[in-house]
Amino acid sequence: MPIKIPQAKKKTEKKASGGRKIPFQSPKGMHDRLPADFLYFDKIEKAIKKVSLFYGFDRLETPLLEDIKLFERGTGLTSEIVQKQMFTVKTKGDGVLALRPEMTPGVVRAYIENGLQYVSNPGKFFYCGPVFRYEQPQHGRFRQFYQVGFEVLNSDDAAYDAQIIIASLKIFEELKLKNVVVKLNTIGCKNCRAAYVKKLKEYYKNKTGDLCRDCAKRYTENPLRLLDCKQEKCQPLKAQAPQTLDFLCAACKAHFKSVLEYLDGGQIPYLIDATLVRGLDYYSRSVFEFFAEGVDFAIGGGGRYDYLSETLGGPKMPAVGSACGVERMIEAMKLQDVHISSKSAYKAFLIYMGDQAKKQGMLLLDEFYKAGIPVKESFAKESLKSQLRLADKEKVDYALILGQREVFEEVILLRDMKSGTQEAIPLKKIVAELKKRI
RNA sequence: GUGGCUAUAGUUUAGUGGUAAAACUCCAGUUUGUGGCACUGGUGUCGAGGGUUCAAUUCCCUCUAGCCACCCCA
Repeated sequence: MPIKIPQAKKKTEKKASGGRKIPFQSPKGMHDRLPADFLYFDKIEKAIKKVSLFYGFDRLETPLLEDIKLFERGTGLTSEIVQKQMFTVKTKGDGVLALRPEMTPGVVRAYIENGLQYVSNPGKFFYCGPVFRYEQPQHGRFRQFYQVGFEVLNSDDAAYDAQIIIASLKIFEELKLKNVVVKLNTIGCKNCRAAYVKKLKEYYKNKTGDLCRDCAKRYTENPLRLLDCKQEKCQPLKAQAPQTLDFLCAACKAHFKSVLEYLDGGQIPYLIDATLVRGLDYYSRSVFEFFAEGVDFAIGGGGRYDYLSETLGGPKMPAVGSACGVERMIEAMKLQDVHISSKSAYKAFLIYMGDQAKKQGMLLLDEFYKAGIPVKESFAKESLKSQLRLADKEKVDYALILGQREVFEEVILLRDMKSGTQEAIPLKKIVAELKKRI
């Protein structure tokens, strides 16, 4: 039994010293955003705010939850997202809400519900927030992820299709992402699409036996998506399939041409991809996706949705928008080795010794707050050494050292962390002195 | 939703049927009030639950999560 005794001791000691894990994990595919992650997240939020300011997009935020019908009717019953990727919530009544799987229907709803047509028309908005999709998580694919995006509501002007693309590219540029490619296509309007789909169905009519199971289903439910199939089996048929470009009506042709001209004018490189159709039911005319070099998933995408408002029971309201995956842009930045500066937000680090100094230090922080100078401290540490160590780690330029002696003499030591030199500054003048130096 | 692989300190990884190791990080200290370097020490119930066994971190099962493929997308 001599073995058992130290064992028991060891265990209680461990428990007392903490370190036990709680029996919970974050839900599948949902992740904590940790301070280190915000090095990236903040940068992206800053980027979209900057771009929005210059291109005239105002911030709009909608609830995380919406009536499930908004997505069923808007995003569309035949879309994968609605068919199997929505998180739903039963209300205490008999309603069903869904965690938004995408932003656009909510934005359209908000625009009309709040009468924003009378405030800004066309309405130009940007958003930034989490969306939810019940999927099998994988690299670059999560159940909760963040999107930033733009919408232009109530205009069918091709200039806005181009502006949405250009503004999205500006975000990538702000993030220093290199070699981003826009893939672009048009899927026509109500009229020409009907003719095209008819042609497409005719083409596939006698070939359904050669299609994969999903495509067989697509054939009846959403034939346009046949073009989207990645199954090898379907590729030969896809390659020969009629293309939307050949079936556009005059208006759609002119619109697409105009979009391309605006892009050419801005010297925006793009690739026309006749198989690009996208997974949401509401798209019409322009559709596009963004790819960064060295990243195998799209970092963003979007398109025009001229009938969404009507589909939702609203007024006729053509619109166009784009959305970018925040985690995917971050992944792209990491893959492309984009350098993130780790410079401290703090200008100085306050070091105290003794209770008197701690109290005085608290007051001093308030002075710095009023002067708009962020100063970091560590009141939980006692020794000068460990506080200086932290100051060093924080990479601040100055340490402010306040000990018993200094409190008594009403001064504070201003230490230059780079040179290691320091001088005593009267306590009353330290705020002004630091302000002068930074 | 289907199939495969994986799970050991904060991180990246060793390792074993007899309750564990390295590097980096973190915390503390290396005597008097001065950081980066160096040195010393500390922090883990080996993802969770169950089973087999004298004994399981190790073998088996279930669950959970991560990764990969399908699917789909941001």
